[in-house]
Amino acid sequence: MRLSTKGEYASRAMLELSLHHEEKPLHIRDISKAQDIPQRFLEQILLQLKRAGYLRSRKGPDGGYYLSRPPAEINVAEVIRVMDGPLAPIDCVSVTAHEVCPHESSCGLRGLWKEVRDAVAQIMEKATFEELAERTRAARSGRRRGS
Amino acid sequence: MRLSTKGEYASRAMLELSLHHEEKPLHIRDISKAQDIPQRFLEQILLQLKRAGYLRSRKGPDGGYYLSRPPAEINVAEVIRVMDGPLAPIDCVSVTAHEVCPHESSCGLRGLWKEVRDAVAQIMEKATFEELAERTRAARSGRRRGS
DNA sequence: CAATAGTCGACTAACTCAATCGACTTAGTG
DNA sequence: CACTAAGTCGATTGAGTTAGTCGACTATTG
Ligand code: FES
Ligand code: FES
Repeated sequence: MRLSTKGEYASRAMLELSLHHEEKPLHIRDISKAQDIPQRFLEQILLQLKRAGYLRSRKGPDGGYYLSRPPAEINVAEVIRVMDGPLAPIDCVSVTAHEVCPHESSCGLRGLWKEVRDAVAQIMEKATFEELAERTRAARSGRRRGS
Repeated sequence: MRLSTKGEYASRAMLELSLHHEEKPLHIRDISKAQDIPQRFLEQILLQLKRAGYLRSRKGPDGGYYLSRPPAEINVAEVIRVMDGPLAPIDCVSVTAHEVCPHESSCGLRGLWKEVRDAVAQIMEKATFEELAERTRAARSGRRRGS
């Protein structure tokens, strides 16, 4: 039940971009440093997110990436799906594949996998980057106060 | 967020064994046929489950595998953990690993991953093989009636 | 035009996964 | 006791995926 590094990096990058939303575009190098992601790899990831319509970019000096929609309108599930494909733990409960299992119609496990998929989807869909950014900011200032 | 084939096969095999609990030991060949799992691969899986204490086996003719505890006392989470390791989608929320992420203490994502892990764990832990076998039997007889 | 920054496709090394094999051990049958 | 049916175990393979790299290119700014 692991999430790929790509999915993780993508989420972290999107979070970073959300934190700086409405400022100047952020360039790859800075995201890479802030989140400790290999720059060349991050490049690919951002490109993929751009193609999927979540990011826009500007070339040249002072260029960089920025969100194409406000963070409140983007949730984690979408991002993960772009990077890793369907959230379903197994093909027989995926919307795009299934029909692989032998006794599919009478298999007691199928309902369980479905539950898992739905739970995961529900949690990730309700998590917007707006909210995550907010939580992050709160944690940072709380920490500063606390220490 | 995929489950490995090994995890899937292991669950299916355990389900099959639960369906025939209290009968003669089931041999690998039969499980393999019933669930359409490559026999040689299944061998490894059963062995691993045996080492983890969920199965016992008897050699010789009329040998085979059987559950070491009643199906009601085994849940899916345990089995998956044996085959695939921790359920956590990412290391920073796993009990046995973590501390990889850069701003772990102030990262808004961490809470989310935790939610996911807990949800998945909860669903899989409450699913015992007793119940799954029951559902399977119900589906089979229901189907027979229905068609 | 020089410098900076994103774009794109190809590439690779490492690793994991699914599966296979061969040789061995144990248990029951006659 | 020999034979045979079954599980045991470690090693190995081949395919595929993943994480990460590279080089050449294009667009923008000053
Ligand atoms: S139907 Fe897919 S595991 Fe049973
Ligand atoms: S702490 Fe692990 S993703 Fe942020």
